[in-house]
Amino acid sequence: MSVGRGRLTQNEIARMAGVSQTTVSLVLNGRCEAAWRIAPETRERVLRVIRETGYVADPLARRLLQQHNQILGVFTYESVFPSTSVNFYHPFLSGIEACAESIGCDLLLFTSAPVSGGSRRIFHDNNRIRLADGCVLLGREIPRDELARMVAEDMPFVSVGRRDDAYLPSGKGGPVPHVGADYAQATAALVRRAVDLGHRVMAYVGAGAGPESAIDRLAGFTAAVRETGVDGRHEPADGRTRAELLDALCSARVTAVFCEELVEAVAMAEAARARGLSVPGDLSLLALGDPTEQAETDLDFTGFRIPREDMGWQAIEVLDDILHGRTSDHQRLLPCELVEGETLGARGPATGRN
Amino acid sequence: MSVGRGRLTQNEIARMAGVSQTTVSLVLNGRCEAAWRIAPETRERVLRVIRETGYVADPLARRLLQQHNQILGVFTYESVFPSTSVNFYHPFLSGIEACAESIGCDLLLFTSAPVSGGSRRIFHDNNRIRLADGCVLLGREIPRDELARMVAEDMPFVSVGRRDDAYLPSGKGGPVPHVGADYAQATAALVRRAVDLGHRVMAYVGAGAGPESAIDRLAGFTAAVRETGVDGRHEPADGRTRAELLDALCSARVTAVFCEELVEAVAMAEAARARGLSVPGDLSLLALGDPTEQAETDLDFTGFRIPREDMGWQAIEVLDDILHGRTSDHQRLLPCELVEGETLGARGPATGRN
DNA sequence: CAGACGCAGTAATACGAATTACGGGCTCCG
DNA sequence: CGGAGCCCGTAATTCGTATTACTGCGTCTG
Repeated sequence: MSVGRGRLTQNEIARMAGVSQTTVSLVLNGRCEAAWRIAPETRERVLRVIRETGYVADPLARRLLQQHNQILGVFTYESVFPSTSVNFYHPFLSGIEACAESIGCDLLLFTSAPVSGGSRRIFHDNNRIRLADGCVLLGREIPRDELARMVAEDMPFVSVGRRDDAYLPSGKGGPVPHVGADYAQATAALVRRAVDLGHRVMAYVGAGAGPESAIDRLAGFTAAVRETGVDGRHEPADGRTRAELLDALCSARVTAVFCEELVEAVAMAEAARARGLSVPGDLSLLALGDPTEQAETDLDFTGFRIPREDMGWQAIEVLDDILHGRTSDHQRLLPCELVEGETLGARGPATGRN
Repeated sequence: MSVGRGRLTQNEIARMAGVSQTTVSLVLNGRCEAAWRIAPETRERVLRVIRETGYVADPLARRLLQQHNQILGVFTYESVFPSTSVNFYHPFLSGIEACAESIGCDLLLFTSAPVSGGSRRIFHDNNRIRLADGCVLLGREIPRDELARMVAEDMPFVSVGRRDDAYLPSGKGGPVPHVGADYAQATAALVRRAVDLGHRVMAYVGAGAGPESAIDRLAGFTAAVRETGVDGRHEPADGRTRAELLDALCSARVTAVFCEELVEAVAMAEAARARGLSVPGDLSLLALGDPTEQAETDLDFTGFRIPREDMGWQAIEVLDDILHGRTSDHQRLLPCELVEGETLGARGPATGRN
């Protein structure tokens, strides 16, 4: 019945029941005010035909008029189900799915978006975002202009992960609704913990730039370092071998290294081991967040966990709020859970508060 | 632009460009035969307005006429992204997503289907399957009547996992398109392997009934046992404690146990250990397929791996064939990869061929 | 010079369901 | 007995796009 002319339509049902299409529509979803106008006998006749044929209304035609169809889009700037490695996005989707189910919505995964210039784009010709009532955006980095355009065009959406305000060249745009992880707080908490354990010279290894998540980590590091009055340096880790980087850190007497990515932490541990340094005996290593790429290691890194599932859930909550015009907080930062690993050790005599 | 009256429509574009809606439509997607009718100058004018406004055609209205919209549905009879445990479905989705991306289709996850009587149902009032051009069905067990109805209604679909033919009480229905794992062959291969290693008395533990996957495993077991002429019994494992079951197996001198589920195998290993039996020294254990539920174990079970990702990919391939009227094989069984674990040991003097 | 034909575009219609406006038949009341 | 009011339902319209049929105008041809 789905393809071709043989489709089962309301008109068809009407013909079978000997009534008009309007009547069928009313019987199906007329609210009390309108439905009581149909005689019970007619109503039964229509319902019987519907039961017999198993007719269900075409969601498309319905949406065309109603402007909403209980479908939420999910746009990912990377592959949602990568075959390689542990999947960073899976927990987000888990939360998204659970919440969508709880509010009775279907999920549309935009897998068709073509990859251009390394990343996908929402706004390509023939895109289908408008099929959804609103959508959720996933990705480490999302082009600013796309976000701005979403805001400017009043397309209901929520970003998973904090995003800065976005504006188009024309000046249109504004704040971006998001549900993010509070990287700054989590990183700062780790710094304070290291200080408590006696560390006085520490370094942040990683770009600390680009995606908001990286910026926030570095910001949290910088703030906490200033607050506690210890020495904290930023090592971009670009264009140098890991050994060179380690050289620099050692000669600066750094005792705790905060790695932006888990892979970075793993590589540092490897380099330290190669040089005969023990972790955390000689050097403490901290990993700022869950692994985004596969990394082979048997070390249990100290760091924090991103509340990915909860972020997914709340993103849908916010989206639902937006769609229903509820003005709750549309920018949320969720606390991360600190992970007491084995790569952060005590340092020097002072183990008490700074 | 998405909600409310301010929507950008072809009519709007037409007004701005000073032409008719028809012209806009023709410029946008008139194929050569029709498009050459538009003067280049007019065409440019329309295109400019489209570029400036960023207009994209509403996929809904388009689909209403064209009968297809590059959306494939995914219906799961269990939660797709369960928060607990390893996710059995994840690899299927991985393959599905990859193939969908390769053919330029979006994926619609029917998360809104209400759970009634323990499992979801496709055909509930207000379902949205019809929004998709076709769909993929996932689940260990899928109600026969739902399958039959899909067939009867000519709704293009493919089941992931082998399915028997399905008929409605009315007699409508027929063969069910599917891409399954060849459980029978894989199980038979394991039996032959055990025979090669000297085993002469073996047992199949599990229902061996219900879902096709269970039926096929038992069928493969039974066939291989008959073929090789060894002793093979079926232990349904219901209503008995694991210890009682082990008693029965021991007194029957069973040396190799084929477990339908990994959890079952883990439990058996536990029971054997409790009784002082070594695996595989005293008893060989085989797990027939990947874990569908979380199971804590450090044993590396002998068994086979289901080509889940490939199944997902090929399911979409078949669906695409169906949608385009290509009559390839719509029922496929994919071979499983044998896993050389550590729970199948040699038995007795004869290690050569039977 | 009438009719055929090409050009460049438009009016009309269809898709399937929801909604608004209307209409025929009946009863009740003044 | 005429019209107000109700009952039960239908015709018409709407959503946004694609397609088909058509139209006015100029040009070419027999």
